Amino acid sequence: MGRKNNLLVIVGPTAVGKTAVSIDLAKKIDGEIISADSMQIYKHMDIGTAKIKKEEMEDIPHYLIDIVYPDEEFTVANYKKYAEEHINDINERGKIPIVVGGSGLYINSLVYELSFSRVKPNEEFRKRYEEIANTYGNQYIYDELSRVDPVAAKRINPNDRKRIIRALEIFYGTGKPMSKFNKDFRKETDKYNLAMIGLTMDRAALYKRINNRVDIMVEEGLIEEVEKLLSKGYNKELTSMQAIGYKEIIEYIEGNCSLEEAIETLKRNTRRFAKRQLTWFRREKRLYWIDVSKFESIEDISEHIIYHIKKNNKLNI
RNA sequence: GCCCAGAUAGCUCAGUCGGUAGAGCAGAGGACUGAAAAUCCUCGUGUCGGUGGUUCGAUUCCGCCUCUGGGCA
Repeated sequence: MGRKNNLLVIVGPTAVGKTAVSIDLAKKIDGEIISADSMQIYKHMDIGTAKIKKEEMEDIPHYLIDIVYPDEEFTVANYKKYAEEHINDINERGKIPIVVGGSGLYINSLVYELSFSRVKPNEEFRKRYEEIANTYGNQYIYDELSRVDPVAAKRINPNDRKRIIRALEIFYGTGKPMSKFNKDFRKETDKYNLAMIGLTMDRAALYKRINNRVDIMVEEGLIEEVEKLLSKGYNKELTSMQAIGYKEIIEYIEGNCSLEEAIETLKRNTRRFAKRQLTWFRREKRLYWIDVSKFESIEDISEHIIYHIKKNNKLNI
């Protein structure tokens, strides 16, 4: 255990309070923070992604925030590469890397033996198959997948167009079925001295926080932020612009709904997102869950986390 | 005060010619290997306002009561 790198992971649904806890914790254990958030990687998308503000960082180094422009391609494969570089670097400097975020796949890219080295995304291919699916239906491309890779087809729902296309993309890119590559499908990594913390709270309380936070985002200028992005030429086809908080406001700006309706939809989509995040993380057995509403203060939460880490000898500290 | 209309799921409502009920939205559970804040799958949660009557059986028909709209005074 001695020579392995330390890695502390903090996950939880949106709006549960990960940011505040991570800052306090970083100060107490001499940590540095690596974000695991698929939308906070984009520059100029601040309010809608609830990005931490410079002054809130309290001089704790933060990585993987604001690293690409909204029209640049960025995938989980890039994330894994960068995050692992930072984890190594932080360890080498004798500090503790704290990965904090709510993007489940990004987290899994670090704590499972996931390999993304095979087939890069092929926009042309994807567009072509989108069109095929539009004309002949999802079943048509699903049947094609069933022929070339029946094992993968069995795992994928016939309506899940994106996964069908990705599986075909891998097959035609390598000549081998996707199922060939996914042998060690869910193998936990043993690379790190790993501690994983999940923050949660009562569902009703979380939803209240979400609704409240959306109202604050609007007050802080979310609409202006979206207008600015649009005026810079970032259109709604971009992955970044399909983020919650952006797609709904674009609908309003385009005149497809009232502001009130846009805000309601935005709240609802955020609630549903939080629910999906919880579903994702619930499956992770290595997580130590903390109900944050049972604590008096942020300090108490981070002290409890430190207590848990030390008691269970999770990290080498 | 009188006359109409309504009262059914968290919300908006449908329905049962008398056999304890179903849609949409909200919500819940799940999946997830290069778009993942994406994408996809499954699920109806109920004192049918209260009370008496008719009936083998009433949420449904009848009476009374309560409440909510609207109208007339």
